[in-house]
Amino acid sequence: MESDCSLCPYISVAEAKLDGCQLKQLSENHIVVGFKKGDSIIKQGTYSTNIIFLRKGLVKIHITGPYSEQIVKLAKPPTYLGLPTTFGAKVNQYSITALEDCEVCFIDITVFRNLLKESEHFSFEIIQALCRYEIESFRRCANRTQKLTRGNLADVLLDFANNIFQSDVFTVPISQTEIGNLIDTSRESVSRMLSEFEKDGIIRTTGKQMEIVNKKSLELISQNG
Amino acid sequence: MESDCSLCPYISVAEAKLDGCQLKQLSENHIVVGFKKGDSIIKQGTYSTNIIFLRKGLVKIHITGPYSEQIVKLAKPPTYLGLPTTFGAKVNQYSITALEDCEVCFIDITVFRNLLKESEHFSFEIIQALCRYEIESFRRCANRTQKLTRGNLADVLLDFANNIFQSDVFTVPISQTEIGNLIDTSRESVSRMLSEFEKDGIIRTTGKQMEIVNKKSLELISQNG
DNA sequence: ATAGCTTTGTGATATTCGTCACATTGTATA
DNA sequence: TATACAATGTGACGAATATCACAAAGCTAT
Repeated sequence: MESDCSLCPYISVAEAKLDGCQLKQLSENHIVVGFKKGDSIIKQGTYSTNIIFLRKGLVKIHITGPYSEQIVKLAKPPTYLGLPTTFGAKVNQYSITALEDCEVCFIDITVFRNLLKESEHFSFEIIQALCRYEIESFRRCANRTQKLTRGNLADVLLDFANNIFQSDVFTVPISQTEIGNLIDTSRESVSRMLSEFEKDGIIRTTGKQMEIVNKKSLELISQNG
Repeated sequence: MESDCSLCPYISVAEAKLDGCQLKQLSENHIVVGFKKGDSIIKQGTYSTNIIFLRKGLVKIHITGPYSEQIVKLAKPPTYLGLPTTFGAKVNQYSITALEDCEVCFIDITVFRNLLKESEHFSFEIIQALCRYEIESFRRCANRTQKLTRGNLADVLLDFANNIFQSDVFTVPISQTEIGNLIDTSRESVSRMLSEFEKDGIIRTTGKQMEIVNKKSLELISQNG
């Protein structure tokens, strides 16, 4: 499926820097693909051949670590996926899996490189994005390894509410096992702590529905463990 | 101190892509500064105003985390320092401190941006470097949070021998407290484990001097905890 | 050289959290 | 609706490691 990028409502900040002719190149060399919840978008260990732009849905970026699966982070649109791999390594260094139904653009890597070459603004936007990713990942790693598990769980819930869903009521998009993989703890601990939070009146849950009742408390736990 | 970049033996891969005129720009707009062991090169929270290129010495990149100090990684030449900050944020998101006497180039940020603009090769090299950093940091984070502490300590020693000093005999450039900050454990645990390694004939130490006697064992510990 | 600081070694104790085990609930599919 | 599988709740227990306390050793600057 091909479409005109100049009309795309999901266009990225970087792409907004391109001129008409460059956008035409992009239009002619990408396809939009839909993924169902649970589908694998990128698989660790396979060759990376495309730039992927996430325009709709929610995904998890995960690494098969030395022992277990680790979820590095969740990503929501608009964002490029797999940029680091494409230019930094030959094979994908991590997997990306859809947590909701997703729409992504597969962009031909040669065309993408050409755009980097032709448009200094475009490549500078990409450089800025990569820089922000790195700072973010430093900080995430520092938090994860230093905070107590309670604090990390609080962070995940706050991330859902403040960034991902931008609402204090939402449907938790991942299982407790996956939350465990995200904050490096066991499923059981996640279960126990969520029960605690509920008992303390911090959250209210019905199945996968969650409401953050006392965000102040959650922020305190995030800070003080 | 100004110098001719085209004659510099420490020139970066990216800079090697520049032509004579562009190198001249660089030559005229950078200064080489020496730092003594222990000196702060970049301080978290201050404004970042220069691109810094490390051409000699060894540094640590560290973040003042929610609780304690965390060393993100050690870096050796040739490498840019603080790139992510310069383009991704206004103030420095981490500190960089010299572990040995260092020489760094401070490059005017406007000139650097101009080079990015003028040379597609230069900016592509920078993009590739940023991508590699990110992949590396994903992996480092996954290892740290998943491996047992023994395994992480083994990794640090192997990193000294294989990457940083490229010799199985070296002077440990950081204290046990700092090793603790690097692998998220306490000073005491580091001390105890190093004693164990020595008792098991894996390493031999005399003060700060360390020799890796049985690298095979160390690699096994790195893999299996 | 020596006083004062940083770094390191080591024991005792407390805490956190993972693991195992099993019951329970939820969900998808035939 | 029945059946199977995935996800969750919860208790008991043990292992890894942080913390505290203090002694010893190294370094640095006057």
